[in-house]
Amino acid sequence: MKKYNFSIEATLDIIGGKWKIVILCILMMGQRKRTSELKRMIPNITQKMLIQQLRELEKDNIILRKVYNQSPPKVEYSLTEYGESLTHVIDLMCDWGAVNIKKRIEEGEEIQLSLEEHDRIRN
Amino acid sequence: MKKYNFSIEATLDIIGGKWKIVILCILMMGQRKRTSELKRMIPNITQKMLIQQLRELEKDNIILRKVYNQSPPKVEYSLTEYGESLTHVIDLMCDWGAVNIKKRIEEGEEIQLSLEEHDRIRN
DNA sequence: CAGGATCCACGATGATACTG
DNA sequence: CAGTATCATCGTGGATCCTG
Repeated sequence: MKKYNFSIEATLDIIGGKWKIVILCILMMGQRKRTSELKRMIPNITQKMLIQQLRELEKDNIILRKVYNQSPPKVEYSLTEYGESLTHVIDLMCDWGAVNIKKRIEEGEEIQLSLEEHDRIRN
Repeated sequence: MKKYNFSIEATLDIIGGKWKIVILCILMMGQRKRTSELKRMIPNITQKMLIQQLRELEKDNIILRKVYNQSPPKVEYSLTEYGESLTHVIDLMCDWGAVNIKKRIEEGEEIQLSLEEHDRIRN
């Protein structure tokens, strides 16, 4: 029987994986993504970890895995309706990160940003 | 030079540690906490990990470590002003977790809750 | 060739004993 | 009580191999 001392632990059980939040962040931008697209957008992730984290998110009913029976194979991932309920949480985390980066840049730290995020920070 | 593809990665750099969010969740309840109190409230954490995560949060200016020069030693942790800026994020994660637990209980899963969280879920 | 699985190495985490 | 040191274990990273 699962035991929680804090309800936030239930949240962490689901999005606490090392890469899950970034994956969700991408899928929340709206478009379904293929495995290879996700891999390209998260250069530091291993294919193994990508697959693993996607499987867990699928098992928890957060994302949907759609397989196209064709050659070469094609698999697309998207948010489930339940997964959508995490949007506010992830959005807020994004916003906080943007403010954090902005602050650090103003303090003189050098940070390299992707083009999209660079625009994000300026606003 | 630090590189971010997504601004949410900056957030994860700071609160992505395995136990940091739970620690912050506790400190956000308002009262300063001693090391031993934190340990008692998070039974599954190792003392080593507790200290380590606290050190990192302190280095990132999220929490404040106050040492009382006395014997037996006494150390208290509290949120910094900057740490307070995470309150909304953590609160939202708590709320989502509470809804998740409620849903799972309604679906028949057996979940053991601490008294405080049990009250939380009912409302 | 895209998606996925397997094997091995290493770093992060866990368990325990110990110090001031 | 707070914190450290040591050693064991597990999760992650990386390369390679498999499948249609």
